Amino acid sequence: MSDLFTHLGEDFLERLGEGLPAREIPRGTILFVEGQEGDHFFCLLRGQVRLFRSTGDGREVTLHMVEAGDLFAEIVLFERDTYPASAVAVEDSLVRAVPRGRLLGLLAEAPLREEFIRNLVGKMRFLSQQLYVLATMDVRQRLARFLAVRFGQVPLITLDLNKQETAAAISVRPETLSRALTSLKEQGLLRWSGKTITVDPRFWEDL
Amino acid sequence: MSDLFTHLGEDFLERLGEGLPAREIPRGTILFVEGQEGDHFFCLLRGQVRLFRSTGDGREVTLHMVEAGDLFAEIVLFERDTYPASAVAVEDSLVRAVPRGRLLGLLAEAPLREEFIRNLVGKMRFLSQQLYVLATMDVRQRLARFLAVRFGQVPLITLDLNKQETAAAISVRPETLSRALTSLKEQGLLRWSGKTITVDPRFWEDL
DNA sequence: ACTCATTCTTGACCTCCGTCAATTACCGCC
DNA sequence: GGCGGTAATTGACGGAGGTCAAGAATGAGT
Repeated sequence: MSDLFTHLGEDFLERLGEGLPAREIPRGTILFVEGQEGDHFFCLLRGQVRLFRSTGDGREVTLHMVEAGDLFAEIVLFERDTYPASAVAVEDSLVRAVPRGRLLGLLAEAPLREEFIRNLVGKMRFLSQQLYVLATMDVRQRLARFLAVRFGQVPLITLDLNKQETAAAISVRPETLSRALTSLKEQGLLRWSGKTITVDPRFWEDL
Repeated sequence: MSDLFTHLGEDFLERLGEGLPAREIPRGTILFVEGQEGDHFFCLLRGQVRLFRSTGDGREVTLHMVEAGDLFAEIVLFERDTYPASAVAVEDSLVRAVPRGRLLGLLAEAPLREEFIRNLVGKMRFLSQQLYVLATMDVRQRLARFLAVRFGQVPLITLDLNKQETAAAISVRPETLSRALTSLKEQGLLRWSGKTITVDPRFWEDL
């Protein structure tokens, strides 16, 4: 999957979650909105969550698509306790809210602490990459990267998101994605029908 | 200064730097380039460093302007050891290269470790913010934010950067900055002569 | 003060993407 | 099967900023 990712181990997640309930959230659930106060961060056990920020006038920027097995909103760990982004489940998901204090204890153990910091640093790397991608790549490239990061450069993809959500994930308007897809289809690079995407190898050419 | 920043304490920096030499680097020095292998991260003691990524065709995206008293390139702490960005001194600066192993020892002490993680989390918050800014704000707003973060919303600013570097800092072409400045001058919002910038309070209006 | 080089400005043009509006396709539901 | 609502497509248009090239301004060194 993504080389930018640094997954946390089973042990770590178990220790972190011990005794805490997990919560089923259906697709579309908003976990928190930017500016909201919070003293919990989250562990995504199953499903998919999109972290994004909105402008006043309805535009959105997607910061990160969280995958199962990762933490998110660690940002409230120490910093002033408002979430800097909003979180929405784009699939039916299972999350566990972890009170901020819970983690600090674990950090006393060197292996766990290093694992956690490694994970944080991996996220910084991802955000830097994301910044670069958003600022320099066009829609075609952003789509290619989005798919490549999630599924690898394979010829056949089954995507659990609809086009609106996909457009949001790469921070463009649905109309723009639609046009890009039309053009890609004309060039024979990509066909998207239903939940299935057929990709020509040349589509991946420019990373 | 920036509310997104979480400065490291004197103690921390001293412990980290004990016995390590500091190095004077004149303005324009490239500390490392993206893709380069590295097992040191850096502490900026004085001056100013710009972290950026380049596209093949000469465009650049500025990820972060590092200020004195902060670390950078901590990304090589655990992750595979290539720098994901390039670093250039935009002022005469004083830096200290810290071998990656040095920090891991310090993390055993709870206060230092929490300080370090707090700093990392602050950087994540900054990057998220930067992503948002770059994706949604126009040149005028990016300039306003850049100046506000560095100097606060004051009426008179002495800027140590030339226009090229300023343009790079907000990730636009010099021509674009030039046009924006002309327009701002016409509106009486901002005058930039030499190293001095005179700002009308209205310039700060939309954060 | 003169020269040469760099930096800055200005102009003309173009491209990508957002916006708004109008259809059209799709899917659940009674 | 027909109906209605959401999702997706398509068209026309506009604006912000990039690109390329030509000048103007600045500044350092002799």
